[in-house]
Amino acid sequence: MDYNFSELEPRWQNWWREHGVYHVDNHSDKPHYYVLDMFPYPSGAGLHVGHPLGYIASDIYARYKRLRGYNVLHPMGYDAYGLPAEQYAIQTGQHPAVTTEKNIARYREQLDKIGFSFDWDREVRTCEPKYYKWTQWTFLQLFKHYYDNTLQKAVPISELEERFARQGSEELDAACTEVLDFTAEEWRAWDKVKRSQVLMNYRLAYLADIPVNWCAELGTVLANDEVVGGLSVRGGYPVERKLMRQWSLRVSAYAQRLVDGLEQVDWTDSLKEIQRNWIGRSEGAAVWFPLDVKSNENVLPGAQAYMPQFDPQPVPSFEIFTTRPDTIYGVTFMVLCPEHELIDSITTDAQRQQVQDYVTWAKNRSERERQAEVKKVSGVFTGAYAVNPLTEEKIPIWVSDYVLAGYGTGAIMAVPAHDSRDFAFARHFGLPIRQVVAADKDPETGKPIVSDPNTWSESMDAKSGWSVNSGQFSGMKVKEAMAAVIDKIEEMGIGHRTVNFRLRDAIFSRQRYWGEPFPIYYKPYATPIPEECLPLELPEVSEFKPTATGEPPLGHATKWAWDTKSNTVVDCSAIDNDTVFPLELSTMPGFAGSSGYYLRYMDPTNDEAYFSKEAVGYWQNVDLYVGGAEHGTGHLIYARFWNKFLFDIGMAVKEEPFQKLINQGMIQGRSNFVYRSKTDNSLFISKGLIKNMDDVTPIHVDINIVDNDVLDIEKFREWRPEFANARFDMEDGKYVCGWEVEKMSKSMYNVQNPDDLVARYGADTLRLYEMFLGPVEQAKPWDTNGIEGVHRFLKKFWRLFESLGDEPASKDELKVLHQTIKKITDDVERFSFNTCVSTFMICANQLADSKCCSREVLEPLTVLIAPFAPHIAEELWHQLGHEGSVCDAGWPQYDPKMLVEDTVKYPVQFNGKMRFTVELPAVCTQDEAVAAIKAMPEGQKWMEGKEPKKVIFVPKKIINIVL
RNA sequence: GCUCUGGUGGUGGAAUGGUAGACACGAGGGACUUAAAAUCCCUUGCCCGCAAGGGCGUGUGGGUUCAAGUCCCACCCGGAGUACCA
Repeated sequence: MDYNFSELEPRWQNWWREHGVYHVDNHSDKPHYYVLDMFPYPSGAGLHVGHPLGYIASDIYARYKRLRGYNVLHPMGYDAYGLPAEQYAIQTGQHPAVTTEKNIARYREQLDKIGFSFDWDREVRTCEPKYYKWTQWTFLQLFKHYYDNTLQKAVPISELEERFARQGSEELDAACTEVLDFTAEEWRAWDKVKRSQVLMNYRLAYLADIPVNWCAELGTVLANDEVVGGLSVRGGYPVERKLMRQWSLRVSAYAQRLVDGLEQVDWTDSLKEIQRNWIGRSEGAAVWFPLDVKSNENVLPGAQAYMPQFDPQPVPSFEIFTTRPDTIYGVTFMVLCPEHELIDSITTDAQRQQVQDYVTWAKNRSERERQAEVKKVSGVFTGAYAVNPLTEEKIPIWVSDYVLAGYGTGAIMAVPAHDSRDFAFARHFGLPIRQVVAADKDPETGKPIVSDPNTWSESMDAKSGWSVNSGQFSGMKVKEAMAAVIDKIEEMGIGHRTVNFRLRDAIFSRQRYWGEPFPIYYKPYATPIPEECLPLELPEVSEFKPTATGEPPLGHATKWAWDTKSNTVVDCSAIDNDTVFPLELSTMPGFAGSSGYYLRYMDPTNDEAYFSKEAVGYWQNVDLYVGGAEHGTGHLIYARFWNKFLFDIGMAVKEEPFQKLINQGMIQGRSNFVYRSKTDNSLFISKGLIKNMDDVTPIHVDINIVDNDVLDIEKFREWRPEFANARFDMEDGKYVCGWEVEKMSKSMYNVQNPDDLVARYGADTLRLYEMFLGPVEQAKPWDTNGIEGVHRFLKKFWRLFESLGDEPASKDELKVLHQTIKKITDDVERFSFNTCVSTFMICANQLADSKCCSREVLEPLTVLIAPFAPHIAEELWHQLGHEGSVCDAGWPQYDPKMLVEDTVKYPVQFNGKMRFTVELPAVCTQDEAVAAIKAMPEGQKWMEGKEPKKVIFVPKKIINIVL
């Protein structure tokens, strides 16, 4: 009987479904293991071969763990809310729910064909009310908590209210939008509206006027990770900075813990590095620079707000942040960002017009312009001066947009000699440059080498060398000087050690329809609907575009108001701002639903809770997470934040959600080209016959009509009408196409659909081939050129069973088996699935050579291959007479004794040069080996009259004799 | 610019510091067949040689070691992330 994959695979897929083979319980005596894939966004295009790569790898590992006796949770679901479905809805008027449903059905059909071991009883869809109920619930918990920096955790906001009533803001160290200062009396005197404003300043989910990434084309705001180079990631539309009232998540409160947590997880260094860079922790000092009051009569009381709280200074001052406090003697000017509050009050009358013009210009510049012209220096002098607190020098204050409002304090001390941006600025405006760090010391005098910085072509930014021209700190190493200067500053009471993060809070509102509604109404301050009323379901709207007044699409909903009497959603016409209030019109962003989905899989049908204590207590967290590295600054940050918060409030039991993470490499497309002659429009020249590439035009050709780079000429003529009369210059009767690695995309005709390959070769071949392509982590172009080889292997494997018998295996056959078991076990453990496939091939070749047909050998082999090629394994397992699934067979163990060879061929080297090979007993000592070599004719020839000075004996590897 | 990766035959890729190129594709040759498909066998890093054999080889140049694709230093070239973050 032939290997009939197209009959056998659907049959076993049905059998698995009917027998609930992949159903997982939350109760088991077995150890638990949780294998998770990043769930897909079901797009209209369906799956391409890149998607299953990670799913196949995780499926292999999940099946392996199960065979090793673990209770394995391996779920799948859909990230179903998002922009593309909505864009499509706007264009076609189709409800996003309808298209999403259709796409999900298509995805499911494709996934089922590949034979995954997902427990579909646990499927989640982020757009379903029973799921997003818990997204909304988590949002409300974030709204109801603040972050206490002293305790380093989230605390209920009710405790903050009690605290304010007791002692005001005194001694409070909490994550907040701005530092507030008030007494208990003041708090008690405030009304509900004022109090809600104050509390909003501390909530972990908060509403604030913040500069956002506004994308006019998409009609929505975007998070930082959704914008690259001033353009939206989705669509590539321009994005501008705009001040808007938006919901945000106070992710920044967790910045330190997000950095620290990276130490505890088993991720690749590169991904950890991506996250560290994104969080951008930098240590340095906050320093107060007093204004030079004498030189500027315009210093107004407004500047008083900048007085340091810890030490009332007699003069107004402002705060800067620096990572190089050691260079404070090199400050020759100060720079404020154009948005800085102090600008108005310090600018002198003479400079006022210029400063105002500059600030206006800077504000109107688009984000893209600003980023594109980074190298262009611009700025203006305010006319005001500050005083360097250590040198008491008078230093000019400038305004420039190279200082950003969102980082640090929006003000810097400029040290042009040791910062490249300050250097460029100083050069451009002719400001003085002063060297305060020397890179080297003169080897003779031992003195640091200084030179005239005005002759430098670039600044000396390295944090190494020795301080010079720095008063009492001169001569110190840079690292020492940093510490010493901060100590001095703290002693003087004009600053302190501090840490700054680049990570910003995540903007959480989207002016879109297809997302989770906020469970918030306005009376007029933001108020949550009662938790027992969740989920607040997404209303129907007449259209999906923004309203005429520019409100989000939910503005079209007629029934979108909250009745506080009945606690139900009622018609907007009922709004009386007394008992019926308007509901929030924005929806949540895509990352809301995907931030906590892994927890929901543990207990997906629970209506009482996000997940039960028992479920999370059993499964703990994800043991293995497989997905693309492109989520490094988005999903993987949000999910960790989400989980840490849930940990703080006692929901999650592990602080980190994903213990081990493997990034599958991106699969690029491999495009094929035909070459059309420039002189004859219907003539196509085979690649090898082209003399000069300038004579031909390369044209993308559908990879589905090309096989091993050979064009199917008939199909090509049918492909497009203009090629119907094509003629070909062929080599050896074939038309050979060119190829190139490009992004997989429809327009390049290089999209490979997994269904076609399953139909042609079977799911098992596809699975093995995707693994055989190379290491899972590595990016690689898709290329079907080798798939035949893998398919041939499966046919060969199948044939091994044709003469199956019960006779005992030979010693050599057993050796092959046990070596294979060991190699496969080791390689699966280290996720080296490509070498596993090779090992199977070697094993099959050896057994075919020895005509092995012993059950003793073939039965364990069937189990070994089951994670990789489950269909054929299941079929053969049943042919071997078993009733149950091969999934529960138990992983075969190897016998270490079977791995030992009787004899081993050692390469023998003299003085490092390979001279000959000697066969020795596998188990022997160094002395025995040398004696055996001496006894051989070749050995005598080399050792004649000499005694070895040194012998390096590496058992089973090599013997190296130094004469 | 900074950070992280990687650089091995015609191709994808193997190699706990120990015979580099496993395994597969492609290519060439052969067997079986009326023929094709399928299957099987041989050759296939480069150079010299009829051969036996010898020489050279893991981006480049140094170093450590009895021994380096692997470890260390410098440089060159790809890929990814990030970008006025003080």
